[in-house]
Amino acid sequence: MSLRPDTGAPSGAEADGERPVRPVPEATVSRLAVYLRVLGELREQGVETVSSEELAGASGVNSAKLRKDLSYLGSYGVRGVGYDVTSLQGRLQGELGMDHRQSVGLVGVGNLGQALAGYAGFAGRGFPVSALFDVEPDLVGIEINGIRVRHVREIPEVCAAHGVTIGMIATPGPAAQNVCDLLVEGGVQSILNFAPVLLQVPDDVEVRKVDLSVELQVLAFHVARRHIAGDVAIPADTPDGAAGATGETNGSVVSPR
Amino acid sequence: MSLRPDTGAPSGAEADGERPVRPVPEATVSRLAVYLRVLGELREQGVETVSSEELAGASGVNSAKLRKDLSYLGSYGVRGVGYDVTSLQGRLQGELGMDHRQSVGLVGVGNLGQALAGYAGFAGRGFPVSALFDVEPDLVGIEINGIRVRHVREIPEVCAAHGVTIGMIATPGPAAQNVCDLLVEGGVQSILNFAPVLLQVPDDVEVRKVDLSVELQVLAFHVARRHIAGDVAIPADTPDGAAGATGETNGSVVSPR
DNA sequence: TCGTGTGAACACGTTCACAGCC
DNA sequence: GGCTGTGAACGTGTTCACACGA
Repeated sequence: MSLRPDTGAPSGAEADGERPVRPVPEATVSRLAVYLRVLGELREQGVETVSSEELAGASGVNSAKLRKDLSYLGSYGVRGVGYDVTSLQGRLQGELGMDHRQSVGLVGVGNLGQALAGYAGFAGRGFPVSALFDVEPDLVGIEINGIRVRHVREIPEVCAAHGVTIGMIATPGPAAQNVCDLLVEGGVQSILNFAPVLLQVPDDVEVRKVDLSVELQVLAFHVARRHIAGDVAIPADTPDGAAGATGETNGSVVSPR
Repeated sequence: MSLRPDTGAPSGAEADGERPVRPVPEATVSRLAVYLRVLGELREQGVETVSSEELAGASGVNSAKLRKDLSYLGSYGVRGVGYDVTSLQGRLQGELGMDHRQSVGLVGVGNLGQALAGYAGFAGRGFPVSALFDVEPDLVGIEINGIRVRHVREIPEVCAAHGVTIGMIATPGPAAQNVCDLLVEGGVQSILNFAPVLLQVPDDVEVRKVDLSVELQVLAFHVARRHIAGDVAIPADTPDGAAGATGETNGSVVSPR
């Protein structure tokens, strides 16, 4: 990997001092992850150079935002040309911590947990699940993807030993806080929480929450909004020959542009 | 601009045609869903009245934000007292579209899909999964939770017939766009997408994306940042040591936030 | 010429602090 | 006194538009 390919960095190389933390906005970080995936796809297709317009389009953002996002990492593009796919990919990987070894510990191998444990996208993207935990006697001891499920009480020890950097909590709500405490005890400072509860953690621990029923409710809100706003105002475009709908259901089918 | 949210009539405020401005900010909507869950828990505990301070604390936000959020719905609190749990719950349910019948169609009953299909939280929160789809011959025809898995090609017909309001896509990436088109054809205007691809949809269709590897990468970013900031703080002193009774709040690493 | 990089304008979201009502 | 509801201040994030370099 090539870090700091050249020059003394125009706007602030961090030597090693009291240089304040990098000013990468939180909102930008999430998008960098998206760009990184798209870059991977582009490279597989053999694309060597990409413009901000193209990369932005493929990532679902506008090009100004993309350029601004990348500008926080320094100048890695070439004016009049675009970005070199490979080197930009490397730069993003570095920024997103992919040059460290990441290792995921997953707690709760029930319904959702087993799906997460088997999700190929994690290992494929550099986040191998390396430890599994549960309390259920039927589950403790079994192997999933070659990894043995251990008892929750072993979390601190195993996480420390395996160097787990990220904990994922996929337990029922009531168990989540206890599990969280054990992860923190094991030195885990980043947690992805699927349980529908608010976790209490020390200040130096980062928690992100994925709340599926919140997502659904936001969508339901928009459903309701449309019913009020749209009502009779069904979009103009020809309904076209959609499958026979039941009468009442307003099949406001709109043909894609 | 103008257009006051206006504390108009509780039901059916303005019903006139064009409504260019969104009265309730997007960021607020997500939080309303959280408040709603917490209110449900409070009611189960027999709590009848709650202050903004308490409700905010239980929801993980500060009280000013909560009051501002609720103010978009009108005045439902009592000064000097707080909010009536039951009536606020009812108000939020209405605002979030829970007085309409919601019905979820889930496409892709593989690893993740089966977990989602079996997730009790959905039905329990008013989002029953009422249709399942896949292409895999081994899966089409089986029953999950009493619902038969149908072939993807039946999506338009079945969604229209069942009045599916929300589609969930849990297929592999390459299949997602096609599935999405079928959902739209069936009249579905709200989609929750778990596939790591950018969906192309008409303007009147709302898509929310849950991207687990993005979540992990954001966490990884913070891991890396801590390593830079905290420097020597992470490396566990000889793991050899006893299962150290770590204080819960180890104040060792201080991130300069 | 073309596309990046970036200050400046703008829009959105959060926090403050206090008026108003119980 | 206590707590809600809300304008105004503030901060964060997004978009614009153009100078600059290949």
